[in-house]
Amino acid sequence: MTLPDYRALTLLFHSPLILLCLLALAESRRRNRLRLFREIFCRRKVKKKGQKRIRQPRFAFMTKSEVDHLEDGYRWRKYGQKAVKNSPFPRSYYRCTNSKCTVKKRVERSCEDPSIVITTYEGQHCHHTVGFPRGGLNIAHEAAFGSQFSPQIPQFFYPDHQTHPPPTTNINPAPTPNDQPHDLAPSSSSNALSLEQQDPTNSNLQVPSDEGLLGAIIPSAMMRRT
DNA sequence: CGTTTTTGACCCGCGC
DNA sequence: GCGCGGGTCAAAAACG
Repeated sequence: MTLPDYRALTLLFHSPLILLCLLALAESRRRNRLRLFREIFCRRKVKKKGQKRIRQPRFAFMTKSEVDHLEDGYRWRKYGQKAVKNSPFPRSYYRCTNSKCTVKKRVERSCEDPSIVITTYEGQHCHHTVGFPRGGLNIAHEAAFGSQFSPQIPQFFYPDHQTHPPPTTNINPAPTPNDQPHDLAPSSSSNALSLEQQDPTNSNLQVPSDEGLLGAIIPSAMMRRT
């Protein structure tokens, strides 16, 4: 497959992702324009009235996993946990430990299918991953939020050792947002699912064995953090 | 001892 | 205006 074919295919895979990101962006702008201002300039508990928070573009996706907090190459610090209405599972709030990075993520289990973890990323990392080399997992995030669609993306999805998409054709490979979560725990399997494929009962989903979808793509040596 | 997690309190937006 | 629910803060506890 030639490189232009590669990119066209990747773009095609990304189209639902683009729509999702645009929707999230529009929504966040509409609702919380002033909120971000306060969040940036009044980080602490000085909360003046008349200033609203704004949320950065958010991107959510579902991952089939046994563990709640999935490894994604970044270090996160938990800053809150809340019970969610109509769900028996609490929602956890994480912030990137890099002081200059404002990325947050929310992690919650699907009340319909407890084996599915819903992860929502907000913002964009301004630094490299901790455990992964540059060009690794965070590239897709940059593509998702920066919409640069750098030529590196196909490399990410289909690394050198694999010249075609993984055989999980029923799973949209595109929704690998900033930190494509993957589970390093050997006991669990994970596979990212597009939110547009939210039907957890979809029996057509093909779950890659052992290390999950990413495990099928990323060399195992690369997945091991130091 | 530094870092991370826990958890109750607080703030804010939204719907009624 | 009030209540509810989501999101965040920050002190204390736990952990390595």
